[in-house]
Amino acid sequence: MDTETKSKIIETARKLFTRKGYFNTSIRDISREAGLSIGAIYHYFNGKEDIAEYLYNDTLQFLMRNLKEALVDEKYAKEEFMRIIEVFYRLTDEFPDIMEYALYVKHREIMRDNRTICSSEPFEYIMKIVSDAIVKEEIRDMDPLLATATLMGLPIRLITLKLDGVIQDSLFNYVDETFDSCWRALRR
Amino acid sequence: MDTETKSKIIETARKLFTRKGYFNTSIRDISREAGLSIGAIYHYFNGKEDIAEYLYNDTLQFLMRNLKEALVDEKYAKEEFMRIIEVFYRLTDEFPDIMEYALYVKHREIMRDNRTICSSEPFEYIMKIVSDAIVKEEIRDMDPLLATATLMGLPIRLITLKLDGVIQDSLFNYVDETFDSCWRALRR
DNA sequence: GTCTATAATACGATAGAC
DNA sequence: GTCTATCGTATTATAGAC
Repeated sequence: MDTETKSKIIETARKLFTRKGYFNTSIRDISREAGLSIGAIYHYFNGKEDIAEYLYNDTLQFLMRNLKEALVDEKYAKEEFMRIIEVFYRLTDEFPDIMEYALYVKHREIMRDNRTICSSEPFEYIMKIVSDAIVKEEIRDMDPLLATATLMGLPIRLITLKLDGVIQDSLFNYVDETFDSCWRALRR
Repeated sequence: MDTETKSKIIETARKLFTRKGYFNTSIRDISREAGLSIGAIYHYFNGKEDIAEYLYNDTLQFLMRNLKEALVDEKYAKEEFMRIIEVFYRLTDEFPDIMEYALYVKHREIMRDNRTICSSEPFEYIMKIVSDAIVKEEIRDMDPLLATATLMGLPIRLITLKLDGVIQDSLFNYVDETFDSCWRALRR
């Protein structure tokens, strides 16, 4: 198992799926862009759907790993929220392909029996943090789902604007103002 | 020109493009679902891409018409923001297919030389309202783009959750709380 | 204006050589 | 492990009958 070849296939697929969409990307496109033959791709994956499933899990794990790393040692909601915004903005700057894949690609179209992004692990993880903050009275009392959407709505919107090219400069310039807006909406 | 037939094609295409994606929907799918022949469809449109372009413009016009109607007679930012949230939530309840199409379908994948949703007419219209509110000092001073994202981030996030089935009940139950969060973030 | 039939092409997947 | 050749199918779009 040549992991480098497999990785090359995955990263090429991520780029093409994000740029052109899953159904508009053919196995031939991936083989051409990756400089590999169709046979090589079928050696590592059972088909296009298999690539998409691997990519989906890979993306979720990537987000969870970065999210957990960012929140190590943080105890208070205020700092946790700041770290969450920071890590999402940093990832958007550094790995726009991955973030675009996570936000845009409609995984339900591709895979059967698939959870929505919103019931996926990263979303539940953040909602748990927000719920705890409500219980500990670090933010005002509100529906946990609404509170989570209040925290993530603005950052996700800005990430979308960045990925769409409406925002040109680094999202890191927006961390403080984003947090400020979110915190005004959530604080007691 | 039988406008009823044309309308049938458009609404079927909207439903299928939204549910299965543009590239995964064939002309045959549309003809089957609409109860029309392929020939009939090609009589009204020059092809799949032409349908998508018509649909795109139709959706933008629909949003603009409803947005303008909702804002008739409103003078103050606070009321305008409330009306904007209300109308988006009502449209999501009443026309989920249209809202899903507006939010989800990646039009850039489909049409060449196409503006992003964010530089489209409804977005610019809302940004103008927000900019005016800043000038009139009805909300605090901040970057207009960030202020617009602060206003729309949470509503768009909730609409996404509703369309994904995470939220089951009517979005109208969330109007007051949504506005409350947005206003806390924007008020002086 | 609506239909069926079909042409031309592209697709996912497989087979088998090396 | 990587390649080329190819099969069967589905696609967009067109032609021409009614």
